[in-house]
Amino acid sequence: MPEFLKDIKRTHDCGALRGGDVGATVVLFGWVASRRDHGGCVFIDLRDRGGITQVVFEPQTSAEAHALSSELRSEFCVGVRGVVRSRGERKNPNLPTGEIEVHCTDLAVFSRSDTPPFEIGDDANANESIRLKHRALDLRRPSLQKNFLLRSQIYQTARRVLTAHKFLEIETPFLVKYTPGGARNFLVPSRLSPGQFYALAESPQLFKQLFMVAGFDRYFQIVRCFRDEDLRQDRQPEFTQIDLEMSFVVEEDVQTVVEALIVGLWKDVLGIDVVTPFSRLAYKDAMSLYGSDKPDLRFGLPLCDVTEVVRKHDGGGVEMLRQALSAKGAGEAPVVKGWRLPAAEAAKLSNVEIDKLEEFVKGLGARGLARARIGAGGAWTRSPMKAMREAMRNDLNAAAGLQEGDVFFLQFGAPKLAHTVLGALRLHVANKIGIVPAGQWKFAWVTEFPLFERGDDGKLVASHHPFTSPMAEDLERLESDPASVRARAYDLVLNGNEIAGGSIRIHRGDVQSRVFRAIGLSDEDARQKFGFLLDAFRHGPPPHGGIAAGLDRLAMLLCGADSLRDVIAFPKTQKGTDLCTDAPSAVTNKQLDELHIALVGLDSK
RNA sequence: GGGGUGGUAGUUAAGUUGGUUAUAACGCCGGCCUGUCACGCCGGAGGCCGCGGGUUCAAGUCCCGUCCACCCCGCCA
Repeated sequence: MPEFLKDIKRTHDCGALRGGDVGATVVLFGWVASRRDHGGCVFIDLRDRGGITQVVFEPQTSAEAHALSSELRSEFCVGVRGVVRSRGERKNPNLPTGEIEVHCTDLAVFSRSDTPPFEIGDDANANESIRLKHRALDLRRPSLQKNFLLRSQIYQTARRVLTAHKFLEIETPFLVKYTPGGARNFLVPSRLSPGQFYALAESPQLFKQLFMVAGFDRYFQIVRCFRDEDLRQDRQPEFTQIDLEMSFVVEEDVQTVVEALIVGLWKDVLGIDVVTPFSRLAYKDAMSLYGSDKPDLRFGLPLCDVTEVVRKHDGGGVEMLRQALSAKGAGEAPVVKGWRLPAAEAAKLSNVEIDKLEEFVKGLGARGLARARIGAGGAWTRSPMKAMREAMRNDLNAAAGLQEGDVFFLQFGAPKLAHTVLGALRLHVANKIGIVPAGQWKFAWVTEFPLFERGDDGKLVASHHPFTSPMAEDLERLESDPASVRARAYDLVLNGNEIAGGSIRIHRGDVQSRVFRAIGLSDEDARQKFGFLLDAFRHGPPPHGGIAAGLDRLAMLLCGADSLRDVIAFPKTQKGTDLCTDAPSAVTNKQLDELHIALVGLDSK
């Protein structure tokens, strides 16, 4: 008596059979996706990762299999042997296997299933927390299976392209020395060194620079990174990067490799030919035009700067504008930014909807949303700035190119907030009125980032990281005007998402010292924190640079997924918990004692 | 740290100015059915209305607190 698995081996997956297979005896393994019991004749849809095949049980084919089939329920795991038959006129055009069906001669029930907590089909829209709790079942859904098949292809393509470019794949530690600054680290207590901690690596940054000193010349790694920061739709506490570093290069060399990687991915995964080189956009232009350092370039509608117009008219009779520009603070000079929504698009927004946008921007931290609909002769209607003198209004109309029917939005004050608000408004409105074209891939390099930014205390901190090289032409201002110094850093942006970021590093000791000094890091401090890197750099470090691409975000975009959680097998919730395994969890006092850790300051419940 | 949305049957949702026994669809269970593929027909079971307090004659509904999930700002060198 032949047995399933041992003697009866799988011959096809459930997506493989076609009309040409009619007459063949086949063996399929999979799960019952649905059952249609007609009494004398039972149909099941059998599902595995390859697809779905209809299996038919009839007494005349096998009385035994037919009898057993009435016990089948959703998600039973079964094996089927049978004969492929044509469905003739009754074919199902919705299935790739719809031309055929398998008439079952032998049925094995490998395991039964409780009633699933949610339906497994793609159209099922169960609450995400329930899906995450039963993640193995959730991952059975064809749409998620497709995502992970695609993600697997990303690994293969990345390795193929980078290996072809002479990169070595080398691993770096996860348990690393804690380095302050930047993202919060997860800490791991050391049992063997009581009271001391490792950090989980937030990136392999320093190690890959050591690889360059070592002379590996080109390194890459598909590597997990850990950051203990608040989560977003496109941010998980552990995530995967395609990380690389190259010696003897300038910006374009790194960018060219990444472009080749992107070309390979889009070709292999989507069959799409991406055109290179990608366009370049300076950071200050990205911020000024789109209010974002990761602009969505699939549509236009840029912001405009009307600071000088308002300054010329000293507020033009609008007190809040005058005050906004006269405010003095430690931060950057205040600005007045506008966003023109042309009449054709503005017509899609009712006055009520425009009023509602004020609530939207207040949620982003704006005080309000100054706005106007442009009427005949350039008049501003429905505007809270009724006091505006006509002279300034006319200048604003000219500066922003305003025409009848347009809607004009204004933000003023600190540039960072004004840009955040108008940049977000631009995206929000574009999505709302449906002008973001689907199926477009707008890649761009954002370059010339500032080397430093102001921390909360007004002190300078490195924007990228303190090993990022300043631009040569700005080097002379490192001491006199550090805030104006630009970095040799670059981000790759796609449709409003940052998908990679990197820089050319500092390889000269004198420049490194000057950068440390600019951020208030003494030689001793630097030695304490990064001594191992600085030591290595005393022995002939090559000029080098690199980049890291967010593999999860790439997968999300390539899959067309809405969330990182749909391309990560076991993602964390927004609070960083894993609903499937219930991590994190409490540990015993014995475990804590061994690590010399005491818990304090917790509310006892 | 801040703002917002949501939580009602296994699942997805409805539930009016607070007022009889909390609805529906899908799923589930039983029966019938040999061409379904969202199978169909008949019958049935299934509820801590997230949790805790309060107001009230009366709370799914109003108030306060809290937990969880999601979206955003801050944060993410």
